Amino acid sequence: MDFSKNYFENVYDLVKKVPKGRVVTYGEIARAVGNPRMGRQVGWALHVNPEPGVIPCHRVVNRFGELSSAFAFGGVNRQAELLSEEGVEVIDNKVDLDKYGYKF
DNA sequence: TCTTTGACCCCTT
DNA sequence: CAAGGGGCCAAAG
Repeated sequence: MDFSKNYFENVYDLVKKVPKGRVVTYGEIARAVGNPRMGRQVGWALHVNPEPGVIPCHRVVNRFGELSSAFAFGGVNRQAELLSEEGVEVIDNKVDLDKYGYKF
């Protein structure tokens, strides 16, 4: 992990390392970078999303495993559909972190 | 230029 | 055990 760069770079790198069919929580990312309370910035990092298509924002969910509301890729249901296609059981915009929660 | 909000989480009382 | 408040960095108004 390159902590030499800013937190954003770390967040992007971690999200990129998330394999297909797996989901990550903001808390895990924030904790991975070194500051558990940086979840807000994690969301901002994905908001700017400098590398669309490379950074799987749809695999990033909140602490409760619930999909974010403002992800706005082009449709809220879009994220649930993508996750389902990858093999993640999406129930009511929620996923099972016990099964699909990816750990670094 | 300064203030407030924002895809959130953790810790204390 | 449960509820509330505080904190982090950055961008937009």
